[in-house]
Amino acid sequence: MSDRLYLPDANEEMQKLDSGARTELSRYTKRVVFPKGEPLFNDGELERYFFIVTKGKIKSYQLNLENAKEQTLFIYREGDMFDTIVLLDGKPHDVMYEALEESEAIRLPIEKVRHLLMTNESFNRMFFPYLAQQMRHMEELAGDLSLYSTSERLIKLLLQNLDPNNRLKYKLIKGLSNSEIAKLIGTVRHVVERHLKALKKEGVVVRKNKDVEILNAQKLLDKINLL
Amino acid sequence: MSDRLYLPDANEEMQKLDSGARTELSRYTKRVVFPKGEPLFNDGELERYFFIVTKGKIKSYQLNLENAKEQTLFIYREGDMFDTIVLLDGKPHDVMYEALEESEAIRLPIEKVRHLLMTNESFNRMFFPYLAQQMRHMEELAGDLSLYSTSERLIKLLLQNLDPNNRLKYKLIKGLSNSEIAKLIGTVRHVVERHLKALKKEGVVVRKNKDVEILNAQKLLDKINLL
DNA sequence: TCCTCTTTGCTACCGTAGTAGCATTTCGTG
DNA sequence: CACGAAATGCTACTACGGTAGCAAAGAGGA
Repeated sequence: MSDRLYLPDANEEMQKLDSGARTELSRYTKRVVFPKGEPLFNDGELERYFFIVTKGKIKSYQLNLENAKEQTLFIYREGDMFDTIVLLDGKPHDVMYEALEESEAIRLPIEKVRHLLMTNESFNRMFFPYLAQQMRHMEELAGDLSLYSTSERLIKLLLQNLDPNNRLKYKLIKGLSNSEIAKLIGTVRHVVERHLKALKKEGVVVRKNKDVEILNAQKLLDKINLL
Repeated sequence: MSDRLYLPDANEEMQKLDSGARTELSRYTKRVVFPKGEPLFNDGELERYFFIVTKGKIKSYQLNLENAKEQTLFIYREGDMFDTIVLLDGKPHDVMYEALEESEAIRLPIEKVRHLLMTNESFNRMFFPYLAQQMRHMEELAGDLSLYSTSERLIKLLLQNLDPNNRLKYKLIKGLSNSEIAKLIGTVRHVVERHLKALKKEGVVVRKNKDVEILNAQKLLDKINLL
């Protein structure tokens, strides 16, 4: 059981670590809890520690100081790790972190993880594909923001939310406010509601106790393809 | 000299590889030339080979098939490497490549590089910070597209173009058409020209034989800060 | 040098998606 | 259960940025 606590089920890749690496990791482990809504890591904690999420939702985001607009870059859930960029180059990373709901993570000294990364092949076999996943996600975000309209991005998110093969987006918007959905797709609350209103009118989606429920996924798919 | 050809000066990190790794690399090396304008890698070449640019400019980009809009994701120059995502997870990568000018690269069997990545500490000491740089770039692109207006993004690009500390953007737009600049900042040619026209009128920039020359960098900086 | 293709420059138009402000409903907590 | 805060919903306005089409200038190749 205690082993399970340190090596989350969700990231089954983690289980592939050899026992040496697992022991090495668990020695310096500490469980941390992040209360909902509070900004994380105002000090240099991210330069000293590496985190693996075990429960909840934690987002990283950028902020425009002029108009207070936010762009969510990543929502970390069970099995996700951060900050991978700092892990790789050790330089400060100018993003904000915030827990979207009560969340938990295990905290590791970042130089220990960096040591694993440099020397432990089994760790790398798990870690490299995960890194690639994060890079693909960021690339998709940039492409979507540039190439698709807000309504297309919203529909895409709703569809990905239904897709069990999409580890990063599946069931992601459950419990998120329209405002958070907006930040995720690079727009503002109002625009999300405008599009949702239209979709409701068409009977494609319906609001069911704080969550968006899709009634007609095929119709959504059609919209993406012909739009 | 032959050594220099394989290990480009621009990426001085590359020189830190131990001699074993360098020998290993050079054994399977082949120089390749990419003519300007032609699309690269229609077959699965990216899954088999890894490239290190030695000369020129090669871009990766996404394409919206509906309206033919393009978003440039990355411009690879001397010392840059691709495709790092495929290197990490071996999965197909849905982006297009095109040489913006006559370019050259060295080509390595990707599984050889992957082997280095798994086992060679000196390679990793060079490679990890480079990976982080690519990730930071993508993150910045996504944030900029979402949080800043097209004119702000253009001004930012012009300023970064002057900054010798910015390895990825310094002297980047030299020789690029307005259309390519537009794809870089996520808009269309016409909008770039509209903003450039305004800047010219204010006497901040001037067009000098196909390139944008900045006359008053301070004024540009002011615009970013108060806008 | 001439010819062609690419790039630049401009006018006009339009729609999406931001801004603002307020009313209503829901949620969370004491 | 009651209260305050957060989230949702709506109307109205505005403008930025994207679309279209064409003319002029520049670059590159024959």
